[in-house]
Amino acid sequence: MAKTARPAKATLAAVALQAGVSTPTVSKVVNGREDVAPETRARILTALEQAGYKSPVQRRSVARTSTVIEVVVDVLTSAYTTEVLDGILQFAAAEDVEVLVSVAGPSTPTVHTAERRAQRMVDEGRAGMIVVTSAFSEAQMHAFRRRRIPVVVIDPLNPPPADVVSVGATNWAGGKAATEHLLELGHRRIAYIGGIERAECNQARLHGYMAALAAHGISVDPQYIISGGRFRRDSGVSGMKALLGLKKPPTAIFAGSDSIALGVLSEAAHCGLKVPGDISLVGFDGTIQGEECVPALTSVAQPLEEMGRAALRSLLRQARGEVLDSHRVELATHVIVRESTAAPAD
Amino acid sequence: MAKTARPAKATLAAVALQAGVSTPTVSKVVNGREDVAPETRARILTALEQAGYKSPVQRRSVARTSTVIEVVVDVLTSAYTTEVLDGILQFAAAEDVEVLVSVAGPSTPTVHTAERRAQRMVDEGRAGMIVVTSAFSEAQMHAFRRRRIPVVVIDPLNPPPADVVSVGATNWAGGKAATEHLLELGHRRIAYIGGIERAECNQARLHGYMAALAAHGISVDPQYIISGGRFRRDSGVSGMKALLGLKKPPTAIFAGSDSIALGVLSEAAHCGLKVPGDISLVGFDGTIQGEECVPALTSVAQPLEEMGRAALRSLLRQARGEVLDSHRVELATHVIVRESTAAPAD
DNA sequence: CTGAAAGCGCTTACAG
DNA sequence: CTGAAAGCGCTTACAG
Repeated sequence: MAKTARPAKATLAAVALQAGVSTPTVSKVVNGREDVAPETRARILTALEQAGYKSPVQRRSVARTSTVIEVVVDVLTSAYTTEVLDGILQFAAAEDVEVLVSVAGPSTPTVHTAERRAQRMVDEGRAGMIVVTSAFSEAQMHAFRRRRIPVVVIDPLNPPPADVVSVGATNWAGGKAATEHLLELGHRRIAYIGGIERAECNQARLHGYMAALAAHGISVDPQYIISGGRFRRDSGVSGMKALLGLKKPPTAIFAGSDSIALGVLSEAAHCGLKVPGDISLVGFDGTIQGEECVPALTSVAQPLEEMGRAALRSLLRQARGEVLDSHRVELATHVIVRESTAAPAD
Repeated sequence: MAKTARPAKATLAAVALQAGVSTPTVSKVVNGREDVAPETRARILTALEQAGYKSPVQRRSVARTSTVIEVVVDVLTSAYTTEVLDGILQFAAAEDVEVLVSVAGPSTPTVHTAERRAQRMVDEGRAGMIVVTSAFSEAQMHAFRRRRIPVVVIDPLNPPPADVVSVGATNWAGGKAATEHLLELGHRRIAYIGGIERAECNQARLHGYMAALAAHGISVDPQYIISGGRFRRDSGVSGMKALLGLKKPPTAIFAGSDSIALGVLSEAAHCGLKVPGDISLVGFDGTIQGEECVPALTSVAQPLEEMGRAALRSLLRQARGEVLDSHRVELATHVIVRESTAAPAD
């Protein structure tokens, strides 16, 4: 009885007793020394296994009280990133998970850095990684999948490999709703200023915009579709300049992000145009920054914090080895009408 | 001779001998236990330092490939925090240091959570902690000092213990410069809307403002000094409301932060007041948010990213056991004149 | 608050 | 190759 019961403590002495040898001999096996008879070694290895023995070093890394995940963002100083990250950190605190944050920068990381990062994650026993809006390629993702490191991406620039979980919002529906809001106010000449052109979320917003116009029998004017290049303020400034240079400028603008909208707002002010008196403006993201500016921005709100939480929730499930029901989590967007939209002037 | 020579091995027993105490007592100090007399503790700490003693856990973390530090912020969704954090992360990436970020929340953490956090830091072999604008009390700081964990605070709310390194900006000089800029434009009725009243940086800005007024022979009107309570937008909204309710409202406002200034801007717009036509406005921080709003904010710029870098630089020096020349790093502020200030109307 | 004593888990040196 | 013995570095429990 006593012999088959698992010992209370997996010590060298307990294992020695179990294997019918002395403590020093077990010590030698654990430390990989040569001078042990093959059969003795085999018996000891079995006993070690059965007792679940961990060397002091191993114990430390198992005793690790904390779960650590990594979060990679492309830029930190954006209201979008900050709010997503805030959602992740809130949920992490509640789950007693620690979060390592790093900024990837806008440039595409090399495969080599991805390999290094993935290997370090394994070495340090990290539970997984959340990638926010970053440009990891298929090859780089492979570095993580090969090591079975759970990964979740939020609003990826490149479509992620099929087996990587991604979290986003209903961008197409949001783009459609924003445009419909402007159509209902009576606007017919509506422009779209986008962010990163190839980004999935940008494409979806653009196509939602086009769908709304089509549904109202309005043909899409290609001059009204501006590719800003980035989701940041300067895209709004340059986009607005381009639109105001047209023979027939639009009476309303749908911006692909609140940051872009802020650039539009600034350029409008510098041209002496009132928002919404002279031109209506809808943003995207529903960030605090858009809420706090003057005039307060009508915007398509994404549940940014909830997206962060959902990403972490999915990551922790993967880390626990649970089977996931879905590889794409899409949260609802909704239009928040504030001060920057009104009926057209004429 | 033998007594002063550095022992071959930095063991507890060796340290005990050096400090003239028993091994168990040294063990207590190393493990952060309370029940050791202050003078005994001090003597032991010196001996530990001199012997270069590492606990088993620390020994292991020396072998560790990565250096991990922790950063605690009070709120994440503020341009101030984000820019400081960005500075930390940039420098960390360059130094191959990993950064664990957590949000403390506005409420004062308990001593118990500080103890837990400090113990975990030791267990996990973390190199140190940077605290951004958080309200750690003397008792909580003690949890870290007792375990010899390097700590650097940025713009602390409570004055930090004398031996904790703090990083900040020349707040007094900045407050003075902001006020002088308004005085030079011809303003005489200048108000100050502050943030967290007891915060050192707030006090310094306020006294800089008062010093500038005094130097121009203008008596300070207590009605013009508003305590917003927080460095956030709503303080600006409520502060502006209070000022506009006065018999003689000010012609210029110096806000204790850009966020507060944004609230002032919004409230001014809602009251039909033009900035800077009807009222001039200066912010503090020099955040991107203040740069991007309409009108672009005149502001006292703090080198936020540089403050983050300086904090990490000092932390890493402490972690390497280097002796620090200064326990207070103060970086220069400067006024950036943009669109929100002009000569008074009359 | 301190430390003598006992003990824990492991390793080392060496006799057989 | 094996293990009794000694020892190391640290911690725990507790008497004073």
